[in-house]
Amino acid sequence: MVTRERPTLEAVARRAGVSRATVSRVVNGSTSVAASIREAVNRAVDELGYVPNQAARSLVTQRTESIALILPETANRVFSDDLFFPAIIRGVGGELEAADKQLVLMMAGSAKSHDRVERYAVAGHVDGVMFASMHGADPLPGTLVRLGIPVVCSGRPIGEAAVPYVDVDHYGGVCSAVRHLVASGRRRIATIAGPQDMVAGIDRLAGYRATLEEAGLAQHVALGDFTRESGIVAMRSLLADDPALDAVFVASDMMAHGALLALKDAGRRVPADVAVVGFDDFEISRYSEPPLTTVRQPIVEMGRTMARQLLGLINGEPHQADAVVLPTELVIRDSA
Amino acid sequence: MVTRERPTLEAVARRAGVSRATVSRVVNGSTSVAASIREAVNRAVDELGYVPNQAARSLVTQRTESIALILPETANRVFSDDLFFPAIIRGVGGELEAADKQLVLMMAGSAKSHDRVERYAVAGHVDGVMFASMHGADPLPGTLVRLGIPVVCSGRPIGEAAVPYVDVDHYGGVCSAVRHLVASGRRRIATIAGPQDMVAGIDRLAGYRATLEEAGLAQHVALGDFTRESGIVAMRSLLADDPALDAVFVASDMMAHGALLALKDAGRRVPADVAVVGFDDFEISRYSEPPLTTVRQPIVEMGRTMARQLLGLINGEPHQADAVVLPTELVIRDSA
DNA sequence: CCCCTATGATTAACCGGTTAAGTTGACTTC
DNA sequence: GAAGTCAACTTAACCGGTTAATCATAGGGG
Repeated sequence: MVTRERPTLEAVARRAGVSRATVSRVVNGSTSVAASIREAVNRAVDELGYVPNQAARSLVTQRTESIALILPETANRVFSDDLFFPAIIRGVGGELEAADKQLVLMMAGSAKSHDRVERYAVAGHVDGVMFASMHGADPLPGTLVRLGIPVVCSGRPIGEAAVPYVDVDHYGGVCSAVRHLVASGRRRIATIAGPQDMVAGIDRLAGYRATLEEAGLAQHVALGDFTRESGIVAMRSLLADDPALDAVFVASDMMAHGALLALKDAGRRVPADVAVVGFDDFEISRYSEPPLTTVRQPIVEMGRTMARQLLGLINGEPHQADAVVLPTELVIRDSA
Repeated sequence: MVTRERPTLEAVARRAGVSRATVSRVVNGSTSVAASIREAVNRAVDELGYVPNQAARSLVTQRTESIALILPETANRVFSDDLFFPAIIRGVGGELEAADKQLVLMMAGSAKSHDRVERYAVAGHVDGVMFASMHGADPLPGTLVRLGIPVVCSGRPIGEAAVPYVDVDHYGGVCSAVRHLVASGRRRIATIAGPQDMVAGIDRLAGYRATLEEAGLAQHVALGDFTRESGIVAMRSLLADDPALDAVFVASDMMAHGALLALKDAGRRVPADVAVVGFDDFEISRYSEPPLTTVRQPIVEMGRTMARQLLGLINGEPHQADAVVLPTELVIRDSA
């Protein structure tokens, strides 16, 4: 290990024959530095390979140029089967990269890590915090807001009113999906709903209920937790309850996949016997058997928007919307 | 926004009637502080809600308690279809969380961001750097090592000899997979190889070639880039070249999926007409049609190991292995 | 020719911690 | 009881930047 001493501002200043303050100004691209001096300083910076010490800079500017993304699951659960978080990261990452900010990823599954997140944010290690879709009525976002830390949530937070968020139009998307089923003549339309402690789960179920009510049809609900495995289980239970069902709206693509497997297992043809509609439009659904009709939600765009909103908040830009709701869209393939 | 002023060490010290140094000692759990004083300080800390300022602390300790994970793709490409990076993040995240370190995620696709990563690491914003599987002979890891920054790569780096890494036994895994095909009577065994600028691509192809040579069989190679789409294209081209092939070893599960689709499209039954073996053992492969025989690589464990190695390096622990190679294992399902 | 202003550099205070060195006082020890 | 020891605390220097306040110098106006 070489551990060459990193040059400091002081060293650069000596070499360029000017004061620290002047070097600082040049480094930060300030105006009002004579061209000749600026050039001398830049030369010294290059020769010494000077890179500003971020800790020192943060200490005085009170800025860290980095931003936390909180994933409300333990590291073990996140990413296991799920394509949602990766897509969010993709959107957020791209936007932050463009803004030259760093992305700090934190898993906040346990109560312990929950505390850790709070301390971390409060310690001023990040300029702002984003929450990926949360479970239940998590008090953390509200707490941070009250401490004056910029926060944006993905998914309308339950309970907390004062936290800015970005979400998609779950309700509208589900309605158009279920109406599509009704319009194609299906009459025994069940649903596999998502977890009811998440807005995504709640709103999608609400959309199903409202649309069936409107159509005067009976409701059949099974619950899942967005995983493929839970989709299999739920589909089996729905078939047991009503062997004659002719359609199912599934609140996530992963669960819809499970449903397809269970239907095949039960000897049902899709869509001839049972029509299936999912929600997400993951890449994988274009290749399922049959290709899945589903409600597309723009997850990457959601990540991007979250990041943009947060950056706006951090930069104190006025006119920040408290809530942004992105549109969803029914993508019709073969399963319904 | 409340922006309540955060209390400083100074404030706590005043409140507790002691000096800053003493508070610092208590906060950092040092011994040699009288119990009564310690208690008074802790009370003051609680009352004021004091949280140490990380920037100030880093400035003097030269430690940031955070670690970078570099993904060598742009944000757009990472995560698009791939389950590798999520799994790595899962492993790394869990391990770092246990060590109370933060994870900073960086995408280093473009040359610009490449530079950004270097500056970031050199600026001392992280205590160490991990690289997820790299393309080509990237000089960055070597550069950082030479600058005295702890580095660990996932995947044996090409060219650079001096960089510690964690990898899996690609070669051994492929050999057992291809031997399995040979043993089950297959004689026209093709392969869909991965990108040849990555060790994973190179080593897996080498394993295929060596085993076929050993068995005295002809080699048929098509190239892909680990994506499903490329698997479809490659499989089609292999079938065009040799319509009578009876097996294919595919260097990634994603591509294997594509191959399954292409085979089905071409009217081949799997495994009756053509046996297929993949590499990865993603969750998804348990549910493919038919379930995929594949070489399991412990990706999450790889992430964990990387993190552990890096933490060891950072803590200056002796006897750090320069290279760790994790075992792979053939998982036999229905496709071969 | 003198004063005023603008421009551009420097000085020095400060950010909020850590820690080496110094001080204090109680307790041994002979 | 003086000297020495040790534990426990305080003092003060330092980490490496930013920036308000200050100062020097040249140019312009009357």
